[in-house]
Amino acid sequence: MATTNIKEVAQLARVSVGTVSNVLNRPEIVSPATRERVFEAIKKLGFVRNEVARHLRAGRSRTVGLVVLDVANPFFVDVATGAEAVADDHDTMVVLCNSAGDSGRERRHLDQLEQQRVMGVLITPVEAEPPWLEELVARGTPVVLVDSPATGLQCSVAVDDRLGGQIAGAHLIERGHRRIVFVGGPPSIKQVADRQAGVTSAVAAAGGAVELLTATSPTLTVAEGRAIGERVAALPPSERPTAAFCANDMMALGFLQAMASNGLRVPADMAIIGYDDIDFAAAAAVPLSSVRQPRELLGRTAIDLLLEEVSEPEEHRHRQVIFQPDLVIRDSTAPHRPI
Amino acid sequence: MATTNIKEVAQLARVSVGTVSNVLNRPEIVSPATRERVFEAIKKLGFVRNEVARHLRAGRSRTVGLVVLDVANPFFVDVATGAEAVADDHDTMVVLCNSAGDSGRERRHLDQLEQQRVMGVLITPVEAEPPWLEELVARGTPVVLVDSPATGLQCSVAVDDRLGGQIAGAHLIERGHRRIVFVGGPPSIKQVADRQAGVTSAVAAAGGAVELLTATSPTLTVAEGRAIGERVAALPPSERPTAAFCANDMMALGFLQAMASNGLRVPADMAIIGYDDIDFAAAAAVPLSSVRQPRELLGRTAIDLLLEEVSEPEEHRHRQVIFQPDLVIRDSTAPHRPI
DNA sequence: TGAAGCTCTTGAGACGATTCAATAGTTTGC
DNA sequence: GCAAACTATTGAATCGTCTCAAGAGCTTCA
Repeated sequence: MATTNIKEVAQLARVSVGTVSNVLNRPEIVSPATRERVFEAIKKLGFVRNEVARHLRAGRSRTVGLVVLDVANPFFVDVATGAEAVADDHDTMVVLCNSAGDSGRERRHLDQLEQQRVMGVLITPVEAEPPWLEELVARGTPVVLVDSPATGLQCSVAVDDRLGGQIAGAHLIERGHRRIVFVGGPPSIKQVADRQAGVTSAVAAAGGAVELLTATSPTLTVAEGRAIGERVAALPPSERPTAAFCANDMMALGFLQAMASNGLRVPADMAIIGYDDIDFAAAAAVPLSSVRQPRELLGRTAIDLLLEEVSEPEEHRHRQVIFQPDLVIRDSTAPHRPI
Repeated sequence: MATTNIKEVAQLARVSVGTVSNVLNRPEIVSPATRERVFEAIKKLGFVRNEVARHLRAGRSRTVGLVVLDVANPFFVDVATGAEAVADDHDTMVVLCNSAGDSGRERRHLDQLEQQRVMGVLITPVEAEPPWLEELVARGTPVVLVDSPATGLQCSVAVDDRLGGQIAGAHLIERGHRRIVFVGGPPSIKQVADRQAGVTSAVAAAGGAVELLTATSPTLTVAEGRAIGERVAALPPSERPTAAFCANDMMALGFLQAMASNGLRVPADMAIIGYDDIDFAAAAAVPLSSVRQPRELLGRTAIDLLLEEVSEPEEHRHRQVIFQPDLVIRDSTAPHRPI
């Protein structure tokens, strides 16, 4: 409404708009007296700079879009927190968008971000090889893939999910389990496919002694984990696996609830290991073993790469940063049979 | 870089920029033949509308800022999810900002949002009577307070926290507890103060038979809950309360962990009730009793009020919407002594 | 005294879209 | 056959800021 602009400030301070702009952007080149008058006018009018106009002129805004698969998953919240911490130090804003694992929503968010001419996009894509990626970059929006290794054309930060799956699988096998279920989402999600490949290789390494079942769901939520847990609990004890490796901690928490509500003890009747090591994993009904990812570091590194690409487009070389996951052992995989 | 603009499209389609704009905004007034030519040009050039320029002209953007106290708290994520669902239907974007309970960060986020000329701001303020509120509104940015009753000058959505505290207190007293600790944050946070006032009144209603202790912390996090839990667990059994009412579920989860690590049984040695009823409460080590708030509904209602205010500034009357909380009883407050 | 070299300030021209009055071209009605 | 009415398109002004060449006013020094 009553938004005052630079012109009114100029009028009140009896200077030109150019001078007001100088006071705002390079105060040192304006004489102290004038500067003071302008500051007073700004204060009196309650003038607030219009970023929209600034950025129209500048061509790009100081905003970064962060598109995640699921805001309800604390893993992504932590990634966002890391990114925001770095952004804060660079006078940059992070806009958090939730694709909720839906390509349509993802596409709409990207369109909006591109229309806003954001400085760049950090994204955990719904699909492994997103078709829009190349075009978006070609039109001038830098992209950093998060928690998803790039095909080489872009920057990316990721954790070695295959190794993570292998670690989890090896841990369960070492604990004496011979019948393991992988509780995952759709293999179209790269992370899920990799974690599955990892556990599969661990099982293969055991040389035929271990059996691996698979249960998948469209999304990686607590509710889906619970649903799969119900199905698994309903199996006759002879067919039921003795351990579950869940594609993330959300599913593991749901799976755990299903065990409890069906009277199955964890880890005695069913050992469970999750993935991500979100803070809630340690506080679960049975503290969850998990595969830890450096969550905040992922976010920090992603935005670092983006800022580097934006500030030095010439020297910048796309890089794929890979972190190592860690095994965190808690009660949910405590030994239950003497080996 | 190579961002094409409306002028290039016009050139390629051999029409004026005005016509391209018309195709984009009121295609029905353009002849089919011309329209087709323009669409082809748009496609060929990969033209993406520049929202920044649009909004400069329009004066305001279709973006709403949502400033929350703690993104790590799933309560706020759910509020955000509700708000975003409504925003989606109105071609509006929600920018999620985290004040992390810090006035400085809050201020910076608000400055940025105001500079961006957002349509409006939804905020759970750090302080009860934020000094910036009046000025922000006076300068033309509508504000809706979330989970915090307005002083009457603005719209707000909130849950009756006093009632919630009372319900929680009454429940614990009814379960036979005579020594209760309120585990809260700083009373400068309105919600905390109200919940405390509620439990205090419930205790008062019991007529001197019940004792209420208080432990406060600067923030309402899992870590703080754990820290307070450690202190409480260290008390000699004779002085130790038998029940805890935590200002939110995050603290309750931390408190619960401290009990477990100190060998205290929940609810036998210590009953616990939280607040918010986040999804993780049901999945905790001991499923948590809690006071449920209509989380998504808060978000939906808040943005509804904002959109109404923006679209019909004349007819709009500021309203304070208050929801009722519900008691959710789970194992953490199961009866431990026959009454 | 006048040229040269300062320091400040100015004002016009972007940036990319929208909007609207004006116009050109077509059809209708009498 | 000509005015009126309508349709489709144009072009210029506008939003609020930044940038930069140009100018104004002052000091310095030969």
